[in-house]
Amino acid sequence: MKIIKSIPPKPPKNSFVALDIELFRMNPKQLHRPTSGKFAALTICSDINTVFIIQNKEDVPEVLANLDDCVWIFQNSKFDITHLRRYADIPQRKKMWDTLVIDRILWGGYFNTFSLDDLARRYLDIYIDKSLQKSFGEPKAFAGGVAGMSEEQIEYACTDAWITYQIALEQKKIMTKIDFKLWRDIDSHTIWAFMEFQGFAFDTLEWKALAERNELRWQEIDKGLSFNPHSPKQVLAYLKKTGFTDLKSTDKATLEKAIRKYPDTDAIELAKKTIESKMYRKRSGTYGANFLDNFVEQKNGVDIIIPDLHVNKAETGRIASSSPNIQNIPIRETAEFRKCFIARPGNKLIIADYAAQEPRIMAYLSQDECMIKIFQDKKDIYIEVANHTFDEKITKADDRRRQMKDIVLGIGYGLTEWGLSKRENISLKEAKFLVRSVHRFFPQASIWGEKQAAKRTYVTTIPGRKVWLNPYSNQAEKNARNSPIQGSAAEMLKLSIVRMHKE
DNA sequence: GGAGACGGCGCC
DNA sequence: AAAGGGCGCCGTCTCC
Repeated sequence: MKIIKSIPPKPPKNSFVALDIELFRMNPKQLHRPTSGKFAALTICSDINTVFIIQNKEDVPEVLANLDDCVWIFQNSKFDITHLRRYADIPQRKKMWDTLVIDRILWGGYFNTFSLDDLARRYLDIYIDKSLQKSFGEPKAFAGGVAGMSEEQIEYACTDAWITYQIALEQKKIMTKIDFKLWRDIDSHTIWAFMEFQGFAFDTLEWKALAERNELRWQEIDKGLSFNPHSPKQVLAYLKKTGFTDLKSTDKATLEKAIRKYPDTDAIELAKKTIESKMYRKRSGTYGANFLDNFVEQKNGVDIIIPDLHVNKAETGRIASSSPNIQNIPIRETAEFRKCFIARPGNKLIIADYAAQEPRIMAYLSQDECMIKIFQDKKDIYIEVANHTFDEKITKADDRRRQMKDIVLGIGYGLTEWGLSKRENISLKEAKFLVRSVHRFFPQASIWGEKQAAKRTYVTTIPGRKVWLNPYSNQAEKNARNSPIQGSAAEMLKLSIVRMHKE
């Protein structure tokens, strides 16, 4: 690998070109935001013998203009393009290759790590040392606005582009037409939509008030306890000592069961206080002041939050969110946190949701006649199953609808009768009755599930995304049932996002 | 003092 | 033997 410190010459049209941006002193909580870090270098590799490096951000537009008719390769293109857009105008483009996102299409469920060193090891049998990456964050790495990369750092940065280039070539050799289509028609478009997401405006004052209130609440409870309720180790020891003699763990469900099981012990009050304190700690910790410090930024005088959205992070192809995770903002017990996410000035915030998305997908995949009929007749599938099971007409508010909903969805996940009896606190006999009733109501869906569970190598979503199974895992059968459903739902959602983005 | 495992818990 | 799937973040604790 020869390193040349200059703007690269223009390669032939449609060449594969790997690009890698390095930045100094990134904020680790805001790696995805263009407000974070300072330009260190851009490395460029379009043949295995040579890597070019520029260390002046003024050169970025010229470098990219030269490469406009090439296929740009990145390891995590959303990151690199977000940051390159600080220095050059980059419209949405078709000629792009993302080694990270494509490898997840190829190997979802087979591997679970996809960092550049993982891919280098698997595809090239090259072992690279990622520890040098940390050196870019050190204060001395960027002094007084003058970029100063050591020769070691330059070598490191160039190696990344060189590796990325070779990985793309290897991926190209093994990709099927369907793999490529998933990249071209779904995931690559979703990247652009996510990259251009302008975020939410955010009610910082309200959130701050919530954080303070919730912090006071757990502190008040903890004052009266002689153990730390946020330490599972201490909770377990203390509650065992005070009455829950055979307690195994300290999660909410286990403690609630113990409260029912051991009347008249000191542990009961302590367990209740522990549960309550942990709830408020969660709300003041995960959803508290840190959230404001780490993730809220100002734009045009408005507080906003822009999360890092990952197009296929889950092995099923589902999206994920981090910094912050906006997919787990509390909503079930209180709406006060979600209310803080509001429309930016001049915009409207739209809430959209699929109705019974996963059962509909199950109906499609299994072609179950009863399920299909229910959806064609625009009926509520959970009420229909409950009516069948309990042999009477129930209402939407009836708890048996919720119970049947959990079972219908649960069967898609591989729920067992044993698991259902534990969760619903009913006898094994009752659980068996409920599960069998659902299976009898949807016979073809039931057979579809069994056929899935027999698979040993991989299963697919409707457009053909592979989810590999680990045949040695006792989870394989559950994944074989669930992944086509969960994954197909993810494909639909991403296509919707892409359409909305285009609109 | 930082890294990582673990338990726990928020959401779909 | 285990006993619905998928995530990300927090605090505690251990290890180095």
